[in-house]
Amino acid sequence: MRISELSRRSAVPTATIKYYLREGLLPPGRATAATQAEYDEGHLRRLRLVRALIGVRGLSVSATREVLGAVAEHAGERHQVLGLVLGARPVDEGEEPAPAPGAAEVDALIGELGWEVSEYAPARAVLGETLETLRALGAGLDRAALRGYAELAERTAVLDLDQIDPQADPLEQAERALLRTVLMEPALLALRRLAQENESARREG
Amino acid sequence: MRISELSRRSAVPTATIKYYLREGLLPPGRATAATQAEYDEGHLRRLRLVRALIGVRGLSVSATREVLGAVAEHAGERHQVLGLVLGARPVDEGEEPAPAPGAAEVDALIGELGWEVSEYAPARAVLGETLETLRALGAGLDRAALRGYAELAERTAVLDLDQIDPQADPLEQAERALLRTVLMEPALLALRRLAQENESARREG
DNA sequence: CACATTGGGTAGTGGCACTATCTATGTTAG
DNA sequence: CTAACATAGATAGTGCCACTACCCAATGTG
Repeated sequence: MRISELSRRSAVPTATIKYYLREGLLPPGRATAATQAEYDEGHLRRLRLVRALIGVRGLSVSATREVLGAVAEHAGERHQVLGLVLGARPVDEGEEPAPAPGAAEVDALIGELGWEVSEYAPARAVLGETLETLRALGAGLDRAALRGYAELAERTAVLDLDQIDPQADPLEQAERALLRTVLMEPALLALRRLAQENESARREG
Repeated sequence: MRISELSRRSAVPTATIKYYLREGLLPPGRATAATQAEYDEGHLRRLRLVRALIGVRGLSVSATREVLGAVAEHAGERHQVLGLVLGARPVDEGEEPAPAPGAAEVDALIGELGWEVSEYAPARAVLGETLETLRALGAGLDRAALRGYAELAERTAVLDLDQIDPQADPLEQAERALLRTVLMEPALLALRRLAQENESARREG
């Protein structure tokens, strides 16, 4: 198909598709002439994925590019790469773990739970900074509460990985895993808000 | 204290503080003259809260204003307002529930779990849209999985509400609850990513 | 009384995600 | 075969957002 059909079927303006092509969110079509290129179903699927990551999850264009790049790079390998990539740039080789605030607490938690996670996982820093900010504002968590949250996260992750179908084309599988990991985030937060409202109502009587 | 001290103690430029004042994120100081106003510890606390919501959680200025407004409005009442406010504008009076996609599935889930949540909770729409998008992209969840996530959300909410101290000044308590609800979100997502990586490693060998 | 500071207002900045337009080329219906 | 239309690729422009810089008149301060 040509760009106009891609645009029609995805409801994304051609100008925006061209922008995504320039930004590397979408691989170029197969050029058939100087001013003509051919796109396939894979492009359509990818385009819808990009739109969902940007529109539903709210990722920036550059974050989307990085996530997609990491997925492509590790499509055949273990999918844990998904956990490594989100919410932060990948660590450059040889880069120091950075003087992360709150790292000690995070290390202690991970050790206590016996989790096996990379020393360089960006989520470590995100977690450390957030806990640190909470503490600075006088709303810090005690160890037990933090552990409780971590255990629930563990069970959520079990559900997440149960969703993955080990059959299926590696790239497609990686994209689906990405969808279920990243796009589920707004859904999980929404569930928590609903559950909070319910729990609050329950406690009030 | 005057604005320069507020700026120094919060590490926020005075120009930005003025901007927040104009935007209504910070209440005006007590004017002592035409070109002089007095700020107190409450302003400092509020300013730090605003910075955390914007910087750590990534809320927009207008979303921050709405959240803070809702908190102030319902400070004395039940705190479930927190669950009502996040991630979307408050519903105007008389506004229709909107032709929300995926609402049926959300209604079914909430009914099945026996949750008691407002018909107008924005989180309903967020959840519905996200599930719908996932389905449209071929990564929809089955009922059982969704229920599993919801039950974990329920237990997370229990932990959340356990953190709230029923003593304490209502406004301060509301602000702390806000911190623990909104600022915890990046931390929860980071925990999930770490847990995914761990679980993935566990399953691989 | 000289001088830095402040409140309040207005205008400018840089980044981001598009969006519009232009040109040279291709395709296609009549 | 040609007129009408579509396309790739490039460049420039738009609108929004979160600041940021500047200006002024009015203080407060040594």
